[in-house]
Amino acid sequence: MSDKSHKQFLCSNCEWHKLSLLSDFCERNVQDSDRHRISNHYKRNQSLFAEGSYPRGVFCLNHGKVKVFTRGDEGKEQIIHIAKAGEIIGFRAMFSGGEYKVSATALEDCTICFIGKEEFLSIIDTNPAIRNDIIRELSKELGERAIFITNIAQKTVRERLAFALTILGDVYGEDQINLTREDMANFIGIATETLIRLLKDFKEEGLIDIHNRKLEIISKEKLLVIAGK
Amino acid sequence: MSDKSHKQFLCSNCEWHKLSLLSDFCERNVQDSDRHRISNHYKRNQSLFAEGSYPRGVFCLNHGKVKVFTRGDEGKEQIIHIAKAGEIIGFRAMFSGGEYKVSATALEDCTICFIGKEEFLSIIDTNPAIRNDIIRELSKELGERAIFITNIAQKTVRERLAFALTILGDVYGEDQINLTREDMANFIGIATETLIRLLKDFKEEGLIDIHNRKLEIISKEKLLVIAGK
DNA sequence: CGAGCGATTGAAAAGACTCAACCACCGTGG
DNA sequence: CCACGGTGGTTGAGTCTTTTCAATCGCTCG
Repeated sequence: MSDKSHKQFLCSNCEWHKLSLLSDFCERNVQDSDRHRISNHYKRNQSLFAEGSYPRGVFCLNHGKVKVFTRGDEGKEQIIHIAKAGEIIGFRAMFSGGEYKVSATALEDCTICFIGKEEFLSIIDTNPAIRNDIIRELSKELGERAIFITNIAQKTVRERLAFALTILGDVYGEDQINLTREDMANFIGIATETLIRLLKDFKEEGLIDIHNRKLEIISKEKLLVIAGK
Repeated sequence: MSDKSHKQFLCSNCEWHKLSLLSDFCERNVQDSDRHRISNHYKRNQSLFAEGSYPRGVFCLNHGKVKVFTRGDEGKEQIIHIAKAGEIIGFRAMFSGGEYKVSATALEDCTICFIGKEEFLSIIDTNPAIRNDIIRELSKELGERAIFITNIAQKTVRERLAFALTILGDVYGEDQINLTREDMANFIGIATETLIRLLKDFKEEGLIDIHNRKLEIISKEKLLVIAGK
């Protein structure tokens, strides 16, 4: 909590300005959205919000990666989504009314802006077009999540790992994939040891490279073949 | 296709009128929404729409149950949701823009009204409040789906079955649960044979009763204990 | 009566997990 | 500068849950 550092920030200076869900609003109401924001620094493993608490606003990810997860009975994390810069995090709970159903934690050092509930809702109220964007976004995620469920229920761990690696490749873009083995295993829904053994296989098969703990994808095509469909 | 029978129908006469997502609209614009609808009969196993096709409207379920599912690599179904009377089906794809990501098929003989795309969208355009309802509904489902993922990834099949039975109990309400063993297995994400063996266990433990192929839940409480969290 | 689908049972195989130990790296403090 | 502790990574062996395969049963329908 106390190790956040604050900085003044302008939405229109944000490199993700035009990509985010709120861009439509920002374009039309620059004066309003350009009130100075406070960007917070979050250290690796610092929590944005936790399952069960109540939302006070949304988080706009300016830099870094954030994991969104739920916990099973024994407290084991299941990572549902890994958010990258430009994404808005934690707005679903604000609409569904109740508490957060998921938790969010910084995977690496992050810069994140906070938009309070009242402001966020008033942004939406004054700009109906955003509402459509939100519906579209939610619908899309719902479809993706259906596929996620099917994968986890029917594919072997080898297939799931291959599939997950292609997703992680997209999330990390130019960068090498930098996740602890445990986080990666919790994303795929398998045991850490199993993950490590399979990564070794994939490396020997020339599908990926491993430097230190970081992964680089060599052949996304072959991974997709293994993943199936 | 050809075995549907048609019947004139009034929304305001529909017993689900006030419960559905569109109720708000219906209340305020009775004259409009009360244009005579065509209610179709769907026989068991008849498809409402299939993954990959493009939406032409939404389905309003008046009577019966419908399974919503995706197919994995080998064509095996993964049932994502079982819809009951009063629910509106297939509106997500209309917002996300593209094709259906899921399929929907009648689990039993159903009566279903169809609302064309243009009409549905105009209903929404003329009534902003509905948009909020939709956002709330989508957000809620997204949260539920996160829990579904965690369950399927972390719980044993026994725990998952217990949990699924409580859900099915809610869906079927007063009625006994009436699903083929295969559909039930595809909902839980396990093999049919495993399901049958576990059902036998549950029956011997006095948690459920089995008549013919129909299930009756005896102790939802005990099932929830087994399911955990 | 025979075909066929869904339900059931049994036995064997396999995929993945758990447990336990060990390693490697890194920052800290003496 | 080095010993120490801690975290995260790796490996091996054994276990076990769940699946797969094969066969049988029972009911319904033409």
